[in-house]
Amino acid sequence: MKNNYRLTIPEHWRAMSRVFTALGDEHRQRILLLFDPGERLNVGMIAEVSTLSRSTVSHHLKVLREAGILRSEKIGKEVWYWIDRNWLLIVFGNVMDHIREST
Amino acid sequence: MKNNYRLTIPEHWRAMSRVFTALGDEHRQRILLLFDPGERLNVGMIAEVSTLSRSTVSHHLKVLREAGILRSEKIGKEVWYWIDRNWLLIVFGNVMDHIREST
DNA sequence: ATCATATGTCTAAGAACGTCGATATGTAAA
DNA sequence: TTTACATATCGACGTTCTTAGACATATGAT
Repeated sequence: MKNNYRLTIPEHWRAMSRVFTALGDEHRQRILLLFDPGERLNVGMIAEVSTLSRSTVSHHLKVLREAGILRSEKIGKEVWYWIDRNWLLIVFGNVMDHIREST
Repeated sequence: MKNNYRLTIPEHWRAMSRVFTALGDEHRQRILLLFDPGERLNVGMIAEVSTLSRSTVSHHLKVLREAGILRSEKIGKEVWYWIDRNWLLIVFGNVMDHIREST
């Protein structure tokens, strides 16, 4: 048994942690499942097909962005969001590596 | 843009969802990081090195077990928990496959 | 049978989270 | 400049989650 319970969790672990937390909400999962490959969507489009208000969608997008799952760019009045595929592959690749090496 | 927001989320997705939710808590992460490869730990051992009460540890172990991350076996008075490595590899393998194919 | 130990369950309090409407900010059009 | 629109933020409320102590259950020892 390791004696690491009280240690500070390493930063790359905390990055994974934010991803897990962000993905642990059903509405955020549903939002991510809306995206076609490489597609960019703005808040209004997502709010329209969802069952949530604009401000709630905006909140969930913020959580996903802060977790690194989404990236965003403002163009004119609109903010376009897209999935950071490469970053997700890195994060889950790290998770797989850890499982293979340490469990 | 897909029009799947209101659809029922498939069962294998809900399994991933439970895993994400379970891993989105720092104490549950710390508990998992205690295990040496292949090792089995009981509730008392975990509660002792943690900063939590026994009942709280028991609660977190239940969440991890219901997510499929841990398995358990009662031997005498004690319940031993271990990480279901193969299940985790399947789940995160599915996640990786989905990212590669659908993002 | 009685007692001690290990674990799970229940309950209640407090913390954290999700939600929406109102407001603020920024941008483009008239 | 005024107006309209897209998004973000704030404030308030209700819900869910986390937590610990009390209690219940199960097992083994005396």
